[in-house]
Amino acid sequence: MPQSPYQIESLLRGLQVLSLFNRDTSALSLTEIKDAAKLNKTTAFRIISTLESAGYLERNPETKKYRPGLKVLQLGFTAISSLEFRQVARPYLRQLSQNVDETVSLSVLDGMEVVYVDRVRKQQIVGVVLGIGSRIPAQCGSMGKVMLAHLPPEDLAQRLSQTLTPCTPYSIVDQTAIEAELTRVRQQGYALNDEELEIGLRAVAAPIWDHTNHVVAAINVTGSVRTIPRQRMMEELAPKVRETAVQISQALGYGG
Amino acid sequence: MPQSPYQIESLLRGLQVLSLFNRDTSALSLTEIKDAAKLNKTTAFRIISTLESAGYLERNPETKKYRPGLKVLQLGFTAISSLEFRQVARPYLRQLSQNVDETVSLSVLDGMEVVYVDRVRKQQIVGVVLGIGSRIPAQCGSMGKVMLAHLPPEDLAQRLSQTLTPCTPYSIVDQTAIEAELTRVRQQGYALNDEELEIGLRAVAAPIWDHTNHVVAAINVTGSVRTIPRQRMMEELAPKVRETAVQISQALGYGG
DNA sequence: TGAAAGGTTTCACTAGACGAAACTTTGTTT
DNA sequence: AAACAAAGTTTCGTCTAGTGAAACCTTTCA
Repeated sequence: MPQSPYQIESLLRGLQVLSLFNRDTSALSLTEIKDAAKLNKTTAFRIISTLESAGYLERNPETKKYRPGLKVLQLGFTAISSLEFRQVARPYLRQLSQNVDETVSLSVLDGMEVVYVDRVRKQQIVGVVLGIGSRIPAQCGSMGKVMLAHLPPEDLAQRLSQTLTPCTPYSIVDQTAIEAELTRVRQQGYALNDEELEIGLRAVAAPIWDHTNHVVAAINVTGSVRTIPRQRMMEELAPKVRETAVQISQALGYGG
Repeated sequence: MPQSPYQIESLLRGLQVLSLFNRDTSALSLTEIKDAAKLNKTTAFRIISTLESAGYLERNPETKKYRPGLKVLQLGFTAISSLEFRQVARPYLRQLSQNVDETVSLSVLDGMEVVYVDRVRKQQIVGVVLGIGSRIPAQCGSMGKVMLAHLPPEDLAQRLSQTLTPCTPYSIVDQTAIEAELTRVRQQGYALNDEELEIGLRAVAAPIWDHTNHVVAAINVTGSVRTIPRQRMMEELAPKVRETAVQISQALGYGG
């Protein structure tokens, strides 16, 4: 993100503190925040105090640690419901889901995690029941592979440098193998998931491009190995997922 | 929220700008933000610039308006997954869902809206398919009634002063009727929803108390009128929902 | 085409943010 | 129980970052 020449440093520090909280770090003490953000303890104290009084942080009186407050929840809900591509994509997801009679999802990439932002379910429960906000490891999911494949090379290299954990014995986590896989994904324009996230589950994903010709999201069709034999996955679903992804991308202003 | 004597005004202004965005206001121009936040246009420009460079706002190049960015999404996801009572409540929701063989939900109150924060679904699709982050009008839902019933009186009066819209012909929106209903809810310790949110749907809700003896959330059991006859709602479900809510409350440190 | 509105940049001023130091509270060790 | 360490809170002096007016630029509208 390009740095603005008109930035307010205090605000930026406050946002930096908010950004410390994530899935792995749900509560922090004043000292932990000071250390993690490399701030003076008085500065950290003031920032936390301000965030708390605005409802963005709340303090657990027992553990004495801070965690995101309801205000952050509200903002998150607002952001989810206002995501442009989510709104634009919705009808296409429904149409594809009806067309292929499987569950269709939309997600974004956050670090090495896929975050689900929308879902149209087949009228049946399938393996992983994932709601909006759910996360899966990027390397294990079809949408994760698609979004990783379209990262700038240096960004991708950085993310692949960490140790990747498999989700099933079929997960591709070896460095060389995953690079080859992502090359394949770029070339064919879609990614497959053949029981790599969960045994018994298959999926096909394709990238969503926006008007700046960047991949901003991915969609996939997912279902049981019983309803999605390998041949169906590659011959019927892959073309349809790609086509739907292109339609969504064009609706978002993608030119080519 | 009590105001801190150690607040950072710039940070507070930035958070104030972020708070302008909600379900009804998903995009705003610089001028609209300046006006809404009562800020100098240069100050507003700097705040927006800072939020944008940090990923909390993004600008739609076509409409030239700002909306919450991915960073806000990430924070929202973090906040949802880190909600303490959600984590504590989860096993109880599962147990109750299995016990009564219906969908069980957990929610919080945000203004006059119920926001779903967790859900354990019966293995079947039921009427409203609501994911986490979904909102319904408080007056139409059993959980809404429960949380409204336990607001401080002046807070409740303020919220009831606005015009309430019905969701079905059975929704209780008349001022006198809803006050009577909330009194009943306080007395019996649970709320019923008899096709007030959606025709064909029934629900029973009870309040979740925390260690400070405040109602922080509510749970409910919901299902079809076919699987939940009125007698079952009152004789089987209400006691079990109340009992589960008490167990969750006690797990959260509620004393009395 | 010109005016108005919205947005961006510059500049001078000072109020607010900073961090060190001191103090208080809480937790740990002996 | 006492001493010590760590964490958190409050105070104070310094100075720079944040403010808002003014000027300028761009876009929109009549």
